[in-house]
Amino acid sequence: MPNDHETGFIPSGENRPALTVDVVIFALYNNDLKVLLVKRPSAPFKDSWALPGGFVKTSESLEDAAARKLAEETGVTAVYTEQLYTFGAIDRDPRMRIVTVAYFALVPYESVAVQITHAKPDGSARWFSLKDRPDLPFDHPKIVDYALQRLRYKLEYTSVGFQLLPDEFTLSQLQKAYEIVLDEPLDKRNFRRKILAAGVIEETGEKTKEGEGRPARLYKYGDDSVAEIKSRRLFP
Amino acid sequence: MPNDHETGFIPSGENRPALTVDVVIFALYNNDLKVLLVKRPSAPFKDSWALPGGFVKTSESLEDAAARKLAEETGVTAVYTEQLYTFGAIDRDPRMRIVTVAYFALVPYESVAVQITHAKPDGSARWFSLKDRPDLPFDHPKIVDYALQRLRYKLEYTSVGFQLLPDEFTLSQLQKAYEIVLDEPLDKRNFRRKILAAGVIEETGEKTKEGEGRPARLYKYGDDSVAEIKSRRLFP
DNA sequence: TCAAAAGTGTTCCGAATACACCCATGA
DNA sequence: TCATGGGTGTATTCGGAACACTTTTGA
Repeated sequence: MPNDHETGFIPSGENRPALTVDVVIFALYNNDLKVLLVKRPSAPFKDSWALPGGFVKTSESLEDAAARKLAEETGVTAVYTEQLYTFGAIDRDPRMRIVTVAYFALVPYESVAVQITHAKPDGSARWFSLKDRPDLPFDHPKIVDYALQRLRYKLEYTSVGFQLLPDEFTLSQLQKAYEIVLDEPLDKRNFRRKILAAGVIEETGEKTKEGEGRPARLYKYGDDSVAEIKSRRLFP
Repeated sequence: MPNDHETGFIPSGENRPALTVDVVIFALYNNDLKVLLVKRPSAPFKDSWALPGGFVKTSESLEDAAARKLAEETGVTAVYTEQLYTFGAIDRDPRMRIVTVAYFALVPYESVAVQITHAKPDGSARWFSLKDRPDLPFDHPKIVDYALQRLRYKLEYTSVGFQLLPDEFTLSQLQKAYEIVLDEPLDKRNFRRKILAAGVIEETGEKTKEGEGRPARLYKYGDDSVAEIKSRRLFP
């Protein structure tokens, strides 16, 4: 017996699940991994902190929708964004059937903080520590947990960690970023050897000017840095 | 400025993308990796071979929708199924905006072949070799490619390969399955050592009765076999 | 007794790990 | 001159890869 799709039947209007995107936006600040949450201005869960998200327009792709939400909340564009998973439990939203495509994004804190403060002086968007996050509505806790798991996984197997730092950074900063996200200390010499062996960052030739101690070399990541290091995991 | 989601505005009817699931169903047969395709009975791409798929009902979860399509096409239930990716380019379907959540499934060929022949004697569903597949409509080629990539990845890093075999199997059959999917020969002794070290299969105590040569021990996979071997990849 | 497939250990090599001291700068 | 963080090499261990012969059965 042919089914709906095969017969060309298309369910219309209210017989379709609605479709949203939610974005888990990570940044590093103050030696801590932060996630960006927004305050819900309306029911359900009015005034709860929740993941930024919204309905997908028929005129935009999923990636565009995620990038739009990211830009609306942070003002930044062209940061690392990756589809996470699509959540579609029938009761995940009390209003109606809503399926959400979750994305996660990595942004350099410095490029976002000011814009949030300026664009949202009402405090409707805020960074929260992952270790001290508020109760989240819907299935957002599950989404955040999954995003964190994926971030750690990506960090171990790929070069994606650079995306949390400014354009130029020192190896110590990079190591610190990895340590914060993975929540474990790393050996300095081994870290440097592996990161440099991966060949995805290059010296700028500059050194840090300020700060105590010996000035550090500055590095930047190449254009191919978004590409994954499929061949071997960076940190086992 | 608050956006749609935040103000509680819900787009209705035709302003929502439609939502489908598509399932890439893999099986092994005749020393080859096969994918199940169905013949489209209606426009667009009438009579083309395409991935089994259909609209998500508002009363079923995404997993349920995928399982339903799988059961409709193969008659089997409770096989390994995993969400692959969600494809949402705006022009991926010429009719209208349709977002599809792709799944991939691994089925033991023996448990499906008869059911297809009986349930679909019109030949509207068929196994195709991945090396000799017909041109597919929509973005289905991309979906199949991605599913194959993910299957290979999963096979290297997890124990999921058992799902392509019948309940009881020999180590040689298992190795053959891995070799077919990965498309490369594997060392017998290393394969056995690693598979057994993973601890996810156990001897049944039985041996094969028929066939040439020395009878082989039969193995089955434990209840936890669906769980991933996160700790270490099986085959580098 | 032969063909055909099952079963079994060891060596080698490369990568990951653990580990401690000197260097450059500003206060 | 000292406090602070930057920068460097080696020995050991462990896991992956390569590799060939014996065993069991049916014909």
